[in-house]
Amino acid sequence: MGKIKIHLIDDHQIVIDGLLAVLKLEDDFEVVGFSLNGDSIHERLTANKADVVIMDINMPDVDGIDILKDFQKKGIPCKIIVLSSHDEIKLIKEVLNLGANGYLSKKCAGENIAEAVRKVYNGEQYFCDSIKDKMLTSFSNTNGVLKGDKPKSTITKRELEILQLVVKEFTTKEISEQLTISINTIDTHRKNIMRKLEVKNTIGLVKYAIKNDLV
Amino acid sequence: MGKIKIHLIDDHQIVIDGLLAVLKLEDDFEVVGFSLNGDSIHERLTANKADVVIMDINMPDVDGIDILKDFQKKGIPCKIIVLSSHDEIKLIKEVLNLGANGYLSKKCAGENIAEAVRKVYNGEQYFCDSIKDKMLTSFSNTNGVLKGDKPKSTITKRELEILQLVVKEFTTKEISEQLTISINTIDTHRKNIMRKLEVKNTIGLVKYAIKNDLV
DNA sequence: ATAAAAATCACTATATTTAGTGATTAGTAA
DNA sequence: TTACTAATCACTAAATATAGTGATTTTTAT
Repeated sequence: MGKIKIHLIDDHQIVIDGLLAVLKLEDDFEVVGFSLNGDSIHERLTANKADVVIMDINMPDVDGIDILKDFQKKGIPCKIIVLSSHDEIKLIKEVLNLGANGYLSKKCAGENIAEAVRKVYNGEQYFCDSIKDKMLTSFSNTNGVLKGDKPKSTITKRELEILQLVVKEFTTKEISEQLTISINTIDTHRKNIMRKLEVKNTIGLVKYAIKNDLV
Repeated sequence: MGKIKIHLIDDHQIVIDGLLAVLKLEDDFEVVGFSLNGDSIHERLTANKADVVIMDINMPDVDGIDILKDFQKKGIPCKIIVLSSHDEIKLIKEVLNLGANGYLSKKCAGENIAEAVRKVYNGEQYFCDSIKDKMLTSFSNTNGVLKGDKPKSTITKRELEILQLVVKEFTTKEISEQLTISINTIDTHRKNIMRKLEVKNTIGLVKYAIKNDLV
């Protein structure tokens, strides 16, 4: 019979186990596989003919965004539900643009998952309430243009990379050696990061990074 | 009959739901409550007579460490299993010193939880394999002395004062003006603080101060 | 196709931090 | 009393970080 086939992606075995247990409560669901890392996910998904993918986006080793990009490039026939610890409107918008069909905060209840699975399986989108709130607020605040919710301009991926190395106590010279680019470039990046985050020196940088969990 | 009473602490509802489902598989377990935040946890634990607490240590809103400190101050009759996304030996040692009886990485399987619960309930300690590895490595690297903690020499009152000003992003010159003493003195203090805390630069200073709640 | 953003590099100049060494004075604990 | 620590200051030298300006190339989005 026509059970909805689900594939799970999360680097925490314990979360996988939890999801398995929660999803097993639904008779019309069948978990056909799970991945603890990014290895050949696309191949496995097509092999086990999954209808819905539930994936964590916040994984230290694998970048969930990269997985989504890969999906988009190769194309996949299944629906995607993103699970995330973070509720930033910017991230939400990004994953939606990358083809996600639903977005669940980890703060949501387990029962919401079943609802989300059924919705996206039927071609609808699904967002849990807290996410909906965020989106609506952001929407009304910006005349319909979803934008980032941080007052400070967002730093780029490269800038984040450099910020993280700074916090790891590497000097500008050391960073330039690690990335094999010029000291001047790192210097410029540091200046731009400081301007964007509105801090006056490295100390402010470190405090910002720690406070915003960028490390 | 004598079921093991369990209380869960995690800021993600979905993790709570997963744990509930996993723990329900064991006949001798009973989940008597859960907390999504740090509110009156101690009161609730004593009220529902929990035997074992399973708590996430990495919560953005509530600091798991603070909860443990609170437990230690007030005293609790139940065993504590810490769930963590991070495997740093330093964190492990810290939570053990704060009274935890078990430590599970989120990368561990759900079945390990049941084993952990039974072990700590019987007064034993429990660590999942990846954590054990980390501990053993750390142990053998240091001739039996777990390091990475703070056997660092204590800084003096004056040094603390200066450290706090440094973290507030004042320069050495500015600090010397505020305290009306010579720049050279502040300089010497900074050097001594760095030596004592075993950090190589201001960044390490800031990280130490934040981590150890000196600010 | 085109405009905007991101990433790259250079040059100058100044400010600040780090490293090493040494020294004096005041308080404190054995 | 003596030894120790804390707090103070000085000098030199080198390494790093900050500030300002300007520019080129690559990537991304419209």
